[in-house]
Amino acid sequence: MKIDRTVVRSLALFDRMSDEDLDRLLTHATARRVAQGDAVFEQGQQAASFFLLLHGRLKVTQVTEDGQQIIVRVVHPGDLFGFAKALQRSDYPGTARAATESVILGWPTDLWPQFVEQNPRLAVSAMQTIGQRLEEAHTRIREMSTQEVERRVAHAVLRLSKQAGRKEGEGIRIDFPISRQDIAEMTGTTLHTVSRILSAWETLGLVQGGRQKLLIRDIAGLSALADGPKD
Amino acid sequence: MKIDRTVVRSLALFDRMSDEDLDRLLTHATARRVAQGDAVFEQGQQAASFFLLLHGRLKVTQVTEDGQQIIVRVVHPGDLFGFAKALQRSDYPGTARAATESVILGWPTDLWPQFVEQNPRLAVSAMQTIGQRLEEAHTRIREMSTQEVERRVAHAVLRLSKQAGRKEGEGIRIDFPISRQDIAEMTGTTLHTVSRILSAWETLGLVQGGRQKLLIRDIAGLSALADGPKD
DNA sequence: CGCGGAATTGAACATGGTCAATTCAGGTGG
DNA sequence: CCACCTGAATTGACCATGTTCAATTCCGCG
Repeated sequence: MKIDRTVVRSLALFDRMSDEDLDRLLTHATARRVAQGDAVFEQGQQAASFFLLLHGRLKVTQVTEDGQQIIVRVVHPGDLFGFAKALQRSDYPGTARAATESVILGWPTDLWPQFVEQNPRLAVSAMQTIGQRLEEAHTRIREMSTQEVERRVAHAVLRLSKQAGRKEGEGIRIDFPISRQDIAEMTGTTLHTVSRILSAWETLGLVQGGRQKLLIRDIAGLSALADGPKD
Repeated sequence: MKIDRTVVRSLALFDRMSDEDLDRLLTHATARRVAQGDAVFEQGQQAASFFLLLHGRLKVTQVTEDGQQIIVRVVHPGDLFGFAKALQRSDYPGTARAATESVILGWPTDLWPQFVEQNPRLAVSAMQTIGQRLEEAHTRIREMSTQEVERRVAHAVLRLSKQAGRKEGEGIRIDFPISRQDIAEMTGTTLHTVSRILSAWETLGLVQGGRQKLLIRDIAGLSALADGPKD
């Protein structure tokens, strides 16, 4: 299948790649539509491909041996994911599931080293991407270590609004279905606590909830909660 | 200063690099001795160099705006650190301090892109390194989200024993000075709690404490604590 | 209209944090 | 060599945050 280069041209990742190189890359790519709730790959599967999200939204989760689940990250359009092989592991460390109808591009992992060697700039890009993820992870660790739950939830919500916010009348709408449970798994708490917190915020007019929905009405107010103890 | 290539030849990072390339690399390197307690670089400083730890042990910490500190990771001999520039940031995200007398090799960050382009394999290596760190970070997040403090501490101690353990008579000695505070900062708890836990373990004969010292006497017992709820 | 997953909410409880008071180890200087 | 001083560690009492358990209610979809 031939994919038109204009579809991906705008992505930061391919910023400085020549049209020729880009075309060559795309010859080996396969586009795929993923229905809401379907998994692109599952934790533990052999990593046969790596992917790029073109449209939609994915949740990457990990399950512990004892069945507890956490959300590792949310994949946004333009993000690479399913890197496994590049990081010298043969299986996927997590499960990527479509939170909403999505479109992805996939390449066989075998091609990765080749791409990287042919195009060092891509390697640098990829490394920066991973570097950012590492920083995010450290931020999360720092927050979990030092902040109380309400602040962490505030941060998480603000982050979502930046990465997946769509302006909507009286506020910012999180642009994909997200449950309290999801937020709980992102912040390391329980859905009960998240529910209580969001209810409280709703009372204060900071957000407006709904079933798998979230509308932020007062960014400033939330930011205040997020970055400082009140005194 | 000329550094002999045999010093670094054994490191995994330079595994498949030719002697010539390695020598070229080392021409630009500067060796430096760091006294216990001294910082190699501080959080927020402009990232002028990246480093390789040859000998000793470093603790990388981050401080939050409100003064709370966490330990991001411990650097062991053979590890690259102070990558900042490679990850497209201009300042160091943390502080690297010698936990014990150490020897490091440093290169100007400007040389990084050049090295990578000349030697794609190094890029791949570096990426794998970062990938591993990312996984470690996720593991930590998973543990902090789902496990109670005692289990987390058990994991942390076991990890230390793997990475910095030296056999010693009746057990495994953690080979550098580490305080309860340090362990607390690695596991996201307080030194009080860590102290209580270690005291309890000492009573059970699992470990043997001391001022900035730790000796593990029963790996199996600790592992049991680490990976399963008792029932 | 009824079913099921999502959300809300209350009450009891527990883990682990906070505060505070000592003790201890070890390096420094008299 | 000992007395001192500092930072590390220990330990107890109290308390708060957030979890657990449980009971409903709500919403959207078939």
